Amino acid sequence: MPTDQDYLSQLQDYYADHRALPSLASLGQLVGLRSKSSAAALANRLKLAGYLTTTPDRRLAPTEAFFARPVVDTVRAGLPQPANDAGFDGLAIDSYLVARPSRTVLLVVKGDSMVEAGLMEGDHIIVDRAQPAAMGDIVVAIVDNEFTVKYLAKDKRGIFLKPGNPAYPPIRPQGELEIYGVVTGSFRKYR
Amino acid sequence: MPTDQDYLSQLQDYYADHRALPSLASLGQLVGLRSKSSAAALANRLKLAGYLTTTPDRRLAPTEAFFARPVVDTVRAGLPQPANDAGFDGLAIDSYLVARPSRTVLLVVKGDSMVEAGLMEGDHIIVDRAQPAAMGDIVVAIVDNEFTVKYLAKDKRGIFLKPGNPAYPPIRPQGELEIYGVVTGSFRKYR
DNA sequence: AAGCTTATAGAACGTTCGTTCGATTGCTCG
DNA sequence: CGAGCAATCGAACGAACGTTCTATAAGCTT
Repeated sequence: MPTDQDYLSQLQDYYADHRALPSLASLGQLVGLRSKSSAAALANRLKLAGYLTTTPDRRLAPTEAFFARPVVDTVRAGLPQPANDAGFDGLAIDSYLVARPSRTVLLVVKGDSMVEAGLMEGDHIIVDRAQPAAMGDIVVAIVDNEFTVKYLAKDKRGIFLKPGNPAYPPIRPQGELEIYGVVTGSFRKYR
Repeated sequence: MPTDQDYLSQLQDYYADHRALPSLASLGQLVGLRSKSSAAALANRLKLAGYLTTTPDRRLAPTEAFFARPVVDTVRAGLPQPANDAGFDGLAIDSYLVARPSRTVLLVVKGDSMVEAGLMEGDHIIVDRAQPAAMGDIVVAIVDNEFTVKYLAKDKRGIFLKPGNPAYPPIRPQGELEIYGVVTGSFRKYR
């Protein structure tokens, strides 16, 4: 007899295929329940368990937990890795990194002026164009018609751009400092 | 007058909020179209453009392109830069980072032993458990029952783990070196 | 200005949705 | 065996769905 976990796995597979959840009728058909009310009961159980929600128009929608994958701890646990991996859904990364897609832009890092912040040449940074910048944030500013990624800093002489690398000097804007956006994340691919 | 790109942005934000797409009626209300047929026409245009599909039960579903974020060039182009403009390269973060979902696991970096590789404490790394490790790769190995992230290296004395930080010594395995997986990417969130 | 094209509105349609409720099934335990 | 219970079924319901069609409004062309 299948458990709710099994059903959840099937739903996750369905989501991986279609990037959407089925209707209750289709859900029933998918997991082998013949009546819609049974499917509704299942959906309610999964809602209770925190895997599903409903959208404003009462459709099923996954929650964060629906995508959650075991983030393995650094210290190995006694047991071997839980094998219930129904498959990692990359979307978790997407929604983790990007809060407002329409205001988000990607940029590729040039140079090593932010190595202290862990930003290396070729890294992709996630830039939120709408978020207001605060002191200490990593920002994308426009200097001499070029994008530059630096810390936003302030001292008695005013606001300036501080590189995350002692080999580079701070940049003090002539007039107004034009900030393109705030860096909210970064990612990188090896190989 | 809003373009289809504007509408797409609104849909992307809706998806970021609910992890599902709205019905045609809700879509119309969302973007300010008063009739369902207009919303249907919009949906068809976005389908034609490759951003949307339909599930087996005729619901709207996003495609791969739907998740792509624009990548802007480091050098600012002459024109002011709209956040969402066709013609820029798009990149879907998740599928870029995760090639084989079912064999991929996330890990959180502890310590600073790989700073040279741009891996800082708290970063998430993407680990492919199935990929064979080659020399020079960043690997997750199991040493003293703990996960450790290091370069895989080899010299005349044999295979060893090389930290990306001169403050740490190389690790030479007693017997067999147990490799958990290969690091294929990493990501990090600021703030 | 008139005529044409395109986009949107609005209404009608049969279908499918999610919900509800009583009937039925299958299992447990005395 | 048979009563009790929980899960599932199956049918019914109004609401909402996506589709289709025609009418209206807005833009262009000439």
